[in-house]
Amino acid sequence: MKRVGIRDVAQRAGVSISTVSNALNRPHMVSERLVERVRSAADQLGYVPLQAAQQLRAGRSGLLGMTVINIANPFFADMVAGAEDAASRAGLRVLVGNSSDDVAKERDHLELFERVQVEGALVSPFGPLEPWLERLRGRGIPVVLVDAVDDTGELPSVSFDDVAGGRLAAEHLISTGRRRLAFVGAREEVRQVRERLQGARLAAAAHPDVTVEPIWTRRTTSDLGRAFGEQLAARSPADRPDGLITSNDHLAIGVVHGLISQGVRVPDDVAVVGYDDIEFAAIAGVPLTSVRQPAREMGRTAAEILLARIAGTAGAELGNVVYQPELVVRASTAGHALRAATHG
Amino acid sequence: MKRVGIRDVAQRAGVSISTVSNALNRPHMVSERLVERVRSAADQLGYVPLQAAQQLRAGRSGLLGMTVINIANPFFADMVAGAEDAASRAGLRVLVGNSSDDVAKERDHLELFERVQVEGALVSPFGPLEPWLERLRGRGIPVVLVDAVDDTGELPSVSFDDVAGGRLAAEHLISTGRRRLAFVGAREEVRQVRERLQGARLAAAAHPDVTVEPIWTRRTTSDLGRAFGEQLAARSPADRPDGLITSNDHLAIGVVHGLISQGVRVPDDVAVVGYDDIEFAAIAGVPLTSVRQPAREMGRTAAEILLARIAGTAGAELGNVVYQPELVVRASTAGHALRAATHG
DNA sequence: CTTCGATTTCGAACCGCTTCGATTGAAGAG
DNA sequence: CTCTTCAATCGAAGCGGTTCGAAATCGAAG
Repeated sequence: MKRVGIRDVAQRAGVSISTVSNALNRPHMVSERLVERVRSAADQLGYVPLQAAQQLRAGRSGLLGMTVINIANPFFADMVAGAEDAASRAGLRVLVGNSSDDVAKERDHLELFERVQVEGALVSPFGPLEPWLERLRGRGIPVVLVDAVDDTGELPSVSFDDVAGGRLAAEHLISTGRRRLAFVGAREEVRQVRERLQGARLAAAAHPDVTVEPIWTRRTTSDLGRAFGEQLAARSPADRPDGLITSNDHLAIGVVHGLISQGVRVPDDVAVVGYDDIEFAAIAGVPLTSVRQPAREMGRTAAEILLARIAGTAGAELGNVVYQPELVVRASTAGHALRAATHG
Repeated sequence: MKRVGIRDVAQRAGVSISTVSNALNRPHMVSERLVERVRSAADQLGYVPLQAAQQLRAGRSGLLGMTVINIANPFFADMVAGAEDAASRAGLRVLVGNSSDDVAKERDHLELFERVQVEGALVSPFGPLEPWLERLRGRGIPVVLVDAVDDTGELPSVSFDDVAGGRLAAEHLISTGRRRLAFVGAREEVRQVRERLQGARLAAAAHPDVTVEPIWTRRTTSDLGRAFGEQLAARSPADRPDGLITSNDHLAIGVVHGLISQGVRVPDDVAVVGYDDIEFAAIAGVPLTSVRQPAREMGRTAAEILLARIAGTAGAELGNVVYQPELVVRASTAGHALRAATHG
């Protein structure tokens, strides 16, 4: 019932505590005979060293911290998986904090990271975090931003070119003949969203007859998307956008469903572009054209930069990595899909 | 750059280390004046106690461990959220280990739980884990199974009546006129899957003219589902099942897509029932009839039982909670939906 | 002005492990 | 046979907190 400690192993093997530690962690310092004996004693007792004690002594935790906005979103789930890959290769574990779109939770996680003394943090920020990040830095905990860039340029980051993503989506719609575009997203405050809109406007600027109407929803669930789609269907055709850029696939799939349920045809009446290219985009009722972000690679790269920072080597030159978007064209915009694809 | 420790706070406040500790953790033992002084010193320095040191001394970590089969599946994501709710109410954090359908990873997490000395574990088992669970028990770490039951009856559990789920799905199909049912799932070894099949067979047994054909896929992704749907479409109509029960919604949505893409009508030619009622079930191309499991409640309840076990109180009577299924009828089986719903 | 008890503060041990310097013993050199 | 050298093993310090019992302080009662 009691925990098996290093003492128990030492006693069983008939050696001192320090010899057990050496045999297990630095076998070259101990005679083969004893290494063997200690190992078997440890196995028999099922000894597992207590991480807290190791950490206390070593001053390091073997942990990376990572916060993500919403783990239920496959984009972030993949990002985490990528980071875990890179970390485990370096023998570190990743402590994942899921903010669930909640600023308080996000800060909570950052504090936890400090308490457990993570060796570095990957942060995909949701709310404004400058003071917290500054503090981590003050504590000597390196931080790498993921899917975000630092305005002050102090923090390295791995991000995605959202302006290009928005532009790519808009250009695709324009090239398939759409003229009255709308951009549907939640929260103008979120940088990613702002930039995509900006990209869309940039693309529109090249065509005097193209307009971009921004529309804000409260959140980006498929339910809200559906409600919005129905609402949109109620507008008169002349007043209705004929091309939609949405801020993620959940929202987009909902919108498409809402439109169709009210008899609006997709893509004939309204073309829709999503964002993230999640698993369901390909098999939605109307397969969804979507902007693909290389989530897994982003997570992996971010972790690698962080690890380099931690090691103190080669940190500087890996400052800010920006990934480029890729448009996956499917039926929801299929009008002149092939022609568009070669354009983009 | 250096960590702020309790010593730094003590020095700044001009008191001893132990007084700082007392002022922070047991303020009633210290004069108000000093509590104030210590607090402000701690704030100014940004002192955060090191969790490893606290844990080492206290012998407890303030952590619950939880393993899930696949966090990307909303069913498990919700389960985790429920458990976190209950745990945080008790002041504990949840360390989540995502197995990603990988037995080795799952065991890894269990070992981590031992190393960090979690106070209890919620385990949603994927592979065979008896020896590991036995070991945790031997270490005095209480375990509660989630979405599983212990054959030996030693471990408390919160599960879902999968036999009833399978039966409910099959009865619904039968009552809408289907006769050649098929059950599509991955891995017969997984208990949940076996039981759902068993439930389906039970329902079929009441109707001499109804058959249930089990079909095994390698995994349950929508991609495989789609491939399988296309394959099914290639069968001659007479040879093809007219009612499908799938082991989750991802698979089901893929199958529906595959069928339709080959000109097979859903639900007219083949009706499909999914499992989990995920967000996309409602807005799939053909909205999906699905068996709903109360994931969040299950997670919450499991955590509550675990907490009771940890506290040593009231553990026994909360042995095995079994949740009942609910069928959400949508278009993918809509034939005689209303009549069926009143039946079931 | 003592004395005593209550209250507040402090010193030191301890949690489990790693690591450094010291000790032991055996082997080789003189 | 003694002295040195080196490898193998051990003892003890210390990581950063918490907590227990001792010490100090203070006020009130004698």
